[in-house]
Amino acid sequence: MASIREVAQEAGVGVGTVSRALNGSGYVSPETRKKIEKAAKKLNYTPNELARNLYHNKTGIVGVIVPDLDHPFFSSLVKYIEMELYEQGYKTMICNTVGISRREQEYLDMLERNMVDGIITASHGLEVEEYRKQTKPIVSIDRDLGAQIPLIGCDHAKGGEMAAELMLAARRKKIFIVSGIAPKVLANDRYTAFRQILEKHGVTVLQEIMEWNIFNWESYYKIAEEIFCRHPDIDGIFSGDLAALACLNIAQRRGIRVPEDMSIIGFDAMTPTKMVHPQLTAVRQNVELLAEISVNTLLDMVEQRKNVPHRLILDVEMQHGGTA
Amino acid sequence: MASIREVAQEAGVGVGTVSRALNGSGYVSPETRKKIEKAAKKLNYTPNELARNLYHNKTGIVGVIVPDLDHPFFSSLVKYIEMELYEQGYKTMICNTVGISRREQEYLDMLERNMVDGIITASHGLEVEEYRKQTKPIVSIDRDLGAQIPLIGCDHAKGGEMAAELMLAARRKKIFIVSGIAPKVLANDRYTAFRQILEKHGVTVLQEIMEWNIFNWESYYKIAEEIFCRHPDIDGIFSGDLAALACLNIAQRRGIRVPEDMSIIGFDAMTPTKMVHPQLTAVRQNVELLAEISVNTLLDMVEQRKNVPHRLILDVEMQHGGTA
DNA sequence: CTGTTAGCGCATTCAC
DNA sequence: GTGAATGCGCTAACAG
Repeated sequence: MASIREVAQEAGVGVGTVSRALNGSGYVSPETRKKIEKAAKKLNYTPNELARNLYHNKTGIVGVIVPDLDHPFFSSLVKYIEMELYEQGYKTMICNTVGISRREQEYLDMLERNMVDGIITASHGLEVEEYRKQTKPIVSIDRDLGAQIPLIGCDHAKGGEMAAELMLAARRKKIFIVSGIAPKVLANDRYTAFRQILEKHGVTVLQEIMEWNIFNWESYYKIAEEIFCRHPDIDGIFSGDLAALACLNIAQRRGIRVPEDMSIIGFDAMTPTKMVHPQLTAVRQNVELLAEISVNTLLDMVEQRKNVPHRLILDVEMQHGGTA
Repeated sequence: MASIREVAQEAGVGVGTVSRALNGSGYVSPETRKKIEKAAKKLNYTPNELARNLYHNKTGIVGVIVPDLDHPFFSSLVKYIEMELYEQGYKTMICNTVGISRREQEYLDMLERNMVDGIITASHGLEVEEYRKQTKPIVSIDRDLGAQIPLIGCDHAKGGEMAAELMLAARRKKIFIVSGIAPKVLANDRYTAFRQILEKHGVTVLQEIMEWNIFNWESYYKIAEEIFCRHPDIDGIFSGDLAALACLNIAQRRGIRVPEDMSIIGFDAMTPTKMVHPQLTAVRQNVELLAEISVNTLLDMVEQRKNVPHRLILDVEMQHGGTA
């Protein structure tokens, strides 16, 4: 509540001196420094960030846009992003779009308004053009937003290949892919690669397209049920963690033995895959590294430290559970 | 980038008029309004929130402090808090303390510095005294921080009683509680109530105290394993969702039949409890309502709308899965 | 109805 | 070394 002026008055000096003393910028004699510190303590002075921000035209806040915070992958991603941003002295503002692109747009506007210094987006509801309009720092996770916006993601294609290998090894013949679909999203590559390898070996690959960016358990469950109903003869599932877990649950409920009669492979390998029995076999993304690199890339742009890479693809590995 | 002054110049009017025209405050003739709007569009004007914030001494940002974002309860809580804050025109800044109370303190300081208009805290690492020092709007979830700070939480005691009833109905004789422990936290009540009822009926209740605010799956899993090792004769488990899920997993791995030979009851009933087979029986907290009420209580304080309740306890219900 | 002015609180010149 | 003055961009009060 106390302003810098009050402190200056209390200490009997000018505001400039107080500013320098408290920020350690410029020279201040030890004695006046003492006086100032005493005055500051007495008045319980705390600098007003708002004024500082206005002067520097910078808030130290980074916006993080995700489609659903209550999804293991994104909650983990945001957690690590926040931790890394914190390490670097930044704060995290979150935007949970819940599939509403208007909300995504609104956060882009906040960039314009200087409320945030940069944005990391892992949501893909908005048109690419809207992002391209922006001139301020943006980093995209898993979706190509054009040459101006760095793209960080994992090697989905390799993940799809690894999953396909497991399916081949288990001699599966009719496999279902459950996936969303969106333009320019890296996640598409895993299904493409997966399908390509398997079809080359004469395996039937069917696909169920889900609504994009809808992530609640009930819908996964319902879709899984439908698949098992309509195609009682499938012997393999490849999909994101949650859909895979839903399928596993239905299989167990129906008395289908996994992995004896069916292989189920997830993608992401987040914590819930370890909660089930048997634990889910799944391709693991290195979320922690993904977060770290995204943050550092963005901050390189914010602080204009250096040229940033346009595209960075991280390695994936297989989490060998008991379902494939 | 363009300032209000430039717009004023372009439109050939004063800055005050531009401000009024664009904010819809005060009178502006239709013609000048037109001119201003044209100028604003031409210069691609966007108001600078920082300056606005300084003037109003308000940011429209609320800080949310949680111990671990990557925990189903907290990620869900933050999701709904963010959604409600968004509805009310506020932004969400998150702080993931990961059990480090220094970080909790730092966000309290941000309150002092006017970076956030208020705080909702669901983390319990910091001394209650630190919170009491604050004069700005704070709402606490699940922990009593003194008379000045509204407390919102669920009826943990009732949840404990409901769980106890299920244990009695199944005629369990030796039950394990797995829990953290912290002062003044509502969650303690569920174990107290649970234990009280069961001991009155001659049931043995043992308790394993975990480190507080540590939420990773591996530690739950390890503790669950230890318990089953040391006490092969237990026939009941009551704990938070994750510890319960870890116990269920170990039980299945060891060939213990659930619920025939053992009852396992969780607390929170978040999504992962539905992923396992059989689905976990658990006490459900109404996270959505918890979030909504927390936000509205906080904003009542921020906007000084009215006196806020000191303490609000929400009802719980039992999610009947297949483990009790 | 509109232009001018005075701050919001701070950081940084530039004289002294 | 230090204080006074200037401005960051905006809003609200006031005079016209």
